[in-house]
Amino acid sequence: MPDRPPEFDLDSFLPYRVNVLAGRLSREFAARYRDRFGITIPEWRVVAHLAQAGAVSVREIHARVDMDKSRVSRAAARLEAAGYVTKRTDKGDRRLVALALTESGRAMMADLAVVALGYQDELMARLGDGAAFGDGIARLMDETG
Amino acid sequence: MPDRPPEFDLDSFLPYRVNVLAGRLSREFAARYRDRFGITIPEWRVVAHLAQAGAVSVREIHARVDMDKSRVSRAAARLEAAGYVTKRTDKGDRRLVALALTESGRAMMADLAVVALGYQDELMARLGDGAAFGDGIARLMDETG
DNA sequence: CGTGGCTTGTTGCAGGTGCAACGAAGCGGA
DNA sequence: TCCGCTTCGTTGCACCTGCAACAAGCCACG
Repeated sequence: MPDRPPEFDLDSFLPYRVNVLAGRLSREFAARYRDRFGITIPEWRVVAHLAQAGAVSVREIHARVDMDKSRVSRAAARLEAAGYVTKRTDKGDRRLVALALTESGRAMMADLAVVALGYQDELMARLGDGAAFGDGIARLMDETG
Repeated sequence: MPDRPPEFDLDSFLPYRVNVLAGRLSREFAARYRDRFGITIPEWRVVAHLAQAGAVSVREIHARVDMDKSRVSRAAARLEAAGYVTKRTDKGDRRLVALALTESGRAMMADLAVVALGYQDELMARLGDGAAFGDGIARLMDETG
């Protein structure tokens, strides 16, 4: 058998596996809140970050949450239309937009946090050793390998 | 402090972390072949599966590779247009399409396999213990957990 | 046969996405 | 002050995506 390509198995290819897993976790988690609140994943990320960070610019979210700035911008627009978020221009630097949760947004996030933490617990139970897996993620994120 | 919502930290939320990681690995890997071959991730998945499985229907790929059937169908169409794949109707069941790699497709996959295995090695080096991480993925996939 | 119900793959549609280009706003040196 | 350079957020564009609807084909039961 002359120079056959090295055997390659998609199912054991790490980027593929991580992607499939990511899709499943997202769908599984989204199923738990979509019906109740009708928001999408990017919107959920924005809300979750706002709950932690208070009033924040688009740029800040873009940097911290691994989303393109246009994605953040549009998610914020949808959230504003839904009444979960306010957008006002920053007093100091008028290029900036200060995003903040409305009362309605905070209420939603309070419910969402419960759902999220419950789901997290469930995942940890599946995992057995959550810390080791988290370590692995951190290692893979570090591109300097 | 009356019934404050439980503290929630997006950065330690597993679905979020896995999704960010998945995006990075995909982009990082895609960067290694896009310039050379000009194919997208869904196309790559189809080619990789065809290399393992020989002639296969859209349905089969849809089931095995966690892609919507329309996504498979369109990826296959693009691959056919690019000359990497042939589509002929199955002799026995004329509803089925038999997808198969062309010579050109096999040649591309031979190169891709080398790139992919190299990347896999690199990731394993980052990880240290690859088996443990793989275990974690498997556990999280198991929804009965 | 034949006819109703299923499966398979494609396609229309509405919407989301990344990227690049853009206008508005700040900043700093002459 | 003026002017070039940068940063911020939005938007146009081309593309991809999931979902549902669909035609074509198969099958089983009467």
